[in-house]
Amino acid sequence: MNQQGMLADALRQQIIDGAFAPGSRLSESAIAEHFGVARNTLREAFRALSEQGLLEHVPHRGVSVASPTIADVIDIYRARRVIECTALLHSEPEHPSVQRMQQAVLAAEAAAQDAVLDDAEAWREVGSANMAFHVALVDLADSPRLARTYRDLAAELRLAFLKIDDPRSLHEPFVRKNRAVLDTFLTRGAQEGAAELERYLVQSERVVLGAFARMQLG
Amino acid sequence: MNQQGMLADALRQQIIDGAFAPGSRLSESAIAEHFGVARNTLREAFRALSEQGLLEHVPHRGVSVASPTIADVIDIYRARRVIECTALLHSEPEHPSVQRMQQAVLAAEAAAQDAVLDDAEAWREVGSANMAFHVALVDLADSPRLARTYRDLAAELRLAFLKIDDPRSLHEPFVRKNRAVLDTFLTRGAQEGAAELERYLVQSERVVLGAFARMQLG
DNA sequence: TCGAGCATTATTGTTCAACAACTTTGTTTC
DNA sequence: GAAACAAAGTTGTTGAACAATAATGCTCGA
Repeated sequence: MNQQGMLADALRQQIIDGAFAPGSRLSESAIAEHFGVARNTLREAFRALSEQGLLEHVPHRGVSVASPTIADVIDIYRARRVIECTALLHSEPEHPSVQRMQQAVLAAEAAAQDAVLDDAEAWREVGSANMAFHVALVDLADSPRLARTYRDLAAELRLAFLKIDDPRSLHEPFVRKNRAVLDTFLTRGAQEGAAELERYLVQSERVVLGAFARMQLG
Repeated sequence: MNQQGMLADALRQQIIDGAFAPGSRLSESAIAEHFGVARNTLREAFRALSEQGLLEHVPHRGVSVASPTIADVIDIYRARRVIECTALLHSEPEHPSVQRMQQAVLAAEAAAQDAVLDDAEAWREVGSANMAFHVALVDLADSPRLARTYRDLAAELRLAFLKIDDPRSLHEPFVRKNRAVLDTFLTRGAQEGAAELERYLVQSERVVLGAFARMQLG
């Protein structure tokens, strides 16, 4: 692959991992030097990440890590409901992706059991497993374009999570809920599974919005 | 706006209008000179359009206009069904976007009446109006992210249309169908409207795939 | 004549340095 | 304390240069 592609991927990972706080500005010269590339090369990578919604670009003010607002969170969940629920509703339990969903649920359950009270790192791992579950779920639709769109949505949502400093409340309740979605889908069919998933998404949105609201008050 | 933003927009329009044939390579130096910008600036615009799926980037072979395959068309329509049908299903007739749908239908009907047998230019105009209808339809969902995704899908689909040299068969039947979707939605509700829309999309996909299949044989 | 291998050419990838355009900051002044 | 202005810093864009890779054309031998 290209240096640019690798650069964009590396930056993407760092941003998602929270190496830069949401909203913080990224200095071109500083980061270019940090990665040992020219400013021009970095700018091309910035451009790609801006298109994905991870960076925000303001003319003559450079790029900053996106910092989702409440409106963004609402929109992201709206799009999630459309994509995820439809994907699950139209799928068969025999789809190979179901196995990946299984594995993700197991991984999340294991990670949640390891995670002690406030080990942020461990809870982040639970979050990753939860996310893997939903990515696999979207893959049920066998649509590269929907999968890509969903990947971008998930990355943005992760930025929203980064703004909240109570990772446990964000991830713990949903380990069980993911399990419920999967089991319902397998035992009672797509229709019921999709309904369960919708409830999941509504609750998850509520938790995030609640945390955001509390943040703005504090 | 930036020179880069304007550049990307201008390029986007030209590509959608068929200024470059799908699949054709875009020489950096030639196009940079044509627009009177430096190669580096152009490359950043290329990067953005590649992210949108309009350009294809192969390392050391530059960018070419995307040339959707049959698999791409199938995927695009899959995504369209998910986004459009869900959007219509959950909307109210009072939504302001309904008016834009009305206008688009009227514009398409007018353009179709003006278009004589094989006036490719006129039929392209019908296609634009048809597209405006569906863009407005997606806006019923009030989701910037879904709207953006849909915009990209529509642009890609236009490239597929460009590969087919019978614009009439591509656009004419659907003027009436759009009208039917809108009327059904308004008189018989969202459920029926969404069902009509689904039929629309299935038929439209069939027409495009048929044309593609015939292309590969000829 | 044909194909394999090789040299040539053209294009893209990346860097660097410079300057223009603009925003932000800091200072002065009233 | 607010407005106006100057200074400093950052981004936007350019042009040239060279490296890395792909496409092309050529030679040579079978």
